[in-house]
Amino acid sequence: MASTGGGQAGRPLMVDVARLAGVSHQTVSRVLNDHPNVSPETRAGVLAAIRHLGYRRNAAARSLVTGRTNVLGVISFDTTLYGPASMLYGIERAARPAYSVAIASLPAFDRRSLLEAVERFLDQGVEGIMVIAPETSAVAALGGLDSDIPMIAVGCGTHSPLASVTIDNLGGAARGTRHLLDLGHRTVYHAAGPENWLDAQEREEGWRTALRAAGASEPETMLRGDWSARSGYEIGHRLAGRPDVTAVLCANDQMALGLVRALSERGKAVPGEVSVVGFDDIPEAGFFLPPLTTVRQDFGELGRRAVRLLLDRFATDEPVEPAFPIAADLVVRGSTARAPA
Amino acid sequence: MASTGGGQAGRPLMVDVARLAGVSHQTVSRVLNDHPNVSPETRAGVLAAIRHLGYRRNAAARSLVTGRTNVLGVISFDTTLYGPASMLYGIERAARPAYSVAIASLPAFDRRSLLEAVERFLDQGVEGIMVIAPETSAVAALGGLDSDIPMIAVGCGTHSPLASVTIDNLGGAARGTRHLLDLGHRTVYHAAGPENWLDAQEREEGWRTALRAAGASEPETMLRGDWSARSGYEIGHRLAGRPDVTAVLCANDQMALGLVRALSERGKAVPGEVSVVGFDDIPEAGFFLPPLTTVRQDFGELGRRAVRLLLDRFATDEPVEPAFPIAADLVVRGSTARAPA
DNA sequence: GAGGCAATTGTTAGCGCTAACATCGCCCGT
DNA sequence: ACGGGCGATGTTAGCGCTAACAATTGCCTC
Repeated sequence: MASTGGGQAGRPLMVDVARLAGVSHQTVSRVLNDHPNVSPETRAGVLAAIRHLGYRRNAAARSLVTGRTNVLGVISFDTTLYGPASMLYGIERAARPAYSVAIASLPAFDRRSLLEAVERFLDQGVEGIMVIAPETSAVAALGGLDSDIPMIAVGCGTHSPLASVTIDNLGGAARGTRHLLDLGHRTVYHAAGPENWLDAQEREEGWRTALRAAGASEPETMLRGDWSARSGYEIGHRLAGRPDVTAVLCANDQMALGLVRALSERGKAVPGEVSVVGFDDIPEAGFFLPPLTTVRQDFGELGRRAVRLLLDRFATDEPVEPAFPIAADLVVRGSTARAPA
Repeated sequence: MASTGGGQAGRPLMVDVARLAGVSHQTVSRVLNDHPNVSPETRAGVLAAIRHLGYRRNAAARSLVTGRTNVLGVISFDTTLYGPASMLYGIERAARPAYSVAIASLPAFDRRSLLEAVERFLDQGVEGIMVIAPETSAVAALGGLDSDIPMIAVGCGTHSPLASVTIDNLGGAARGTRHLLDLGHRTVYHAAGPENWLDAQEREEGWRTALRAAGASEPETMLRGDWSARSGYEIGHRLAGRPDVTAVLCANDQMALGLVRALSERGKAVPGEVSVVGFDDIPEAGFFLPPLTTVRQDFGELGRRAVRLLLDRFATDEPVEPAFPIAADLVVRGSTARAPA
């Protein structure tokens, strides 16, 4: 095993390719990095040698000398939820082929696990971090830490201390609310999401704004769930007894599903007696009973914008002016109808 | 900028830590790698210096010399689907803290994009690859390629050419079918998944086996969907007209959702006239109308086993005997009832 | 036809770390 | 009191690659 570096057994090295092609290893490197001054014949010869040997660059050696890893880290809470899963998907698609994406799922949303995840990524040498962490506390925690690498928040509302990309929760919720108001409902109840989630807060705010703008009174009872169908189900049961409830805006589609189920268990017809609007437009929403009217989010676009934003941060350190949020459009299906007379 | 390597400006180096702690860089390395022969005081001093400087090892340099990257690659088709998303989640959780996980989502399931993803991972230097690719063609493609690194299939049925970890689709489907038969239904229809998906094939096989075992006749019409609620909806409409249809086993919960919707549109009561069983037990399944009886898969366990299997492959190259599949249990809810008399 | 310049290729020196070997001091038994 | 051995630390040599510089060639200009 002399230092002449023969790759008889193990993986071939650049020097092996060089020897086979009859050039220096540096020329091989030039070919691989698309340097301009390599003659076509040489390039062809090197390429042939590479193919012949099945040569593959050692990524570690490469990053060691270039100082770049071409890896982006994505931290997410629960990639099983449709929203985060879709964002992740969008991000990965957008990052390719320049970057590959490493993931870290948080077991919980406390500051500690968040920092742990960031640490892991930093140790791994990722070039940038995206956080799909729509919880206020988590986002606040992010604000505190300063890594040397760029970090952005995805879908974390507009109040994030980090540069962020977000959906227009306000506008979407307002649109949903207005739709119900336009159908003649006196007011609209809101089955809100968890208090400490930014998206939930913004949707709530959008709902409240729309109510005020229309001069409708805001229901006193605050109904709060946790995104799950179960929580929507519980809210549904609380609401079922009240005859004044004719319209409900839900913080997401799962909650709407649970709510509709509870309502129907209690003999309340949807949309006959109560109209329901969801949020997200998960793929199944159109097949609920009744098909759910909901607010659609474009997660793919969100992912693309997130990657673009992060890449921008590589170039400049200036605080980016917050890009306008991505529109969330109303999709009218069968769960909403004119208010009963 | 001499080679003495002072880190006044940029990130601190190991040698900076060493200088501050008054030891050699190798001792710092020993501390970081938990080598036994370091005195407690020295260790404490080094640790203090590390904290003081905010030192972080360069992962590239480390991998270059150790030959290890501690990265696992996961290739998946559509991480937006509940199944793949859950597996991914389980894998990431199980891989930590020894490995970090890089992902690649395939835009399509052809051989080319699959190979491309593998190439990318190989270039990146991952130590092992997991494929969540439950399509026959994809799995077949995998069989062809030989990478130097271990590669396993996750949730790809038992007929995979690769070592694989899988859910007991056969048993699960059989259990669901038997449940319906036990309720007095003469036979059970099957809304199958896509023909070229291994899980779909196995579920179909399990259904058929259970039917045969019970001496029930197999319906002639083959109903095939694509996992989506929409396809279930279409199948539901095809089935709604037939009075002999009293029980349907669906290939997944989404299809069950669509099917129930179609049935109810056509005035068929579930479970009064038709009993329906799903597969997966997605979180919303319990809140469908009616709550869905379904077959639960333990994706977390699947992820853990997948990681364990891959780690085993690092140790030995021997073909692993296929581990028995993970049990899929029936969860009885409200969408199934005794056959109408 | 000599000087010069550009295009192409080769040579050298690290990137920051760990493994192997070398060294030092200290405790032990006798 | 003295040598053997071991625990703690330092020194050296790369890991495989790219960037900077050096060298060679051919071609053009005056």
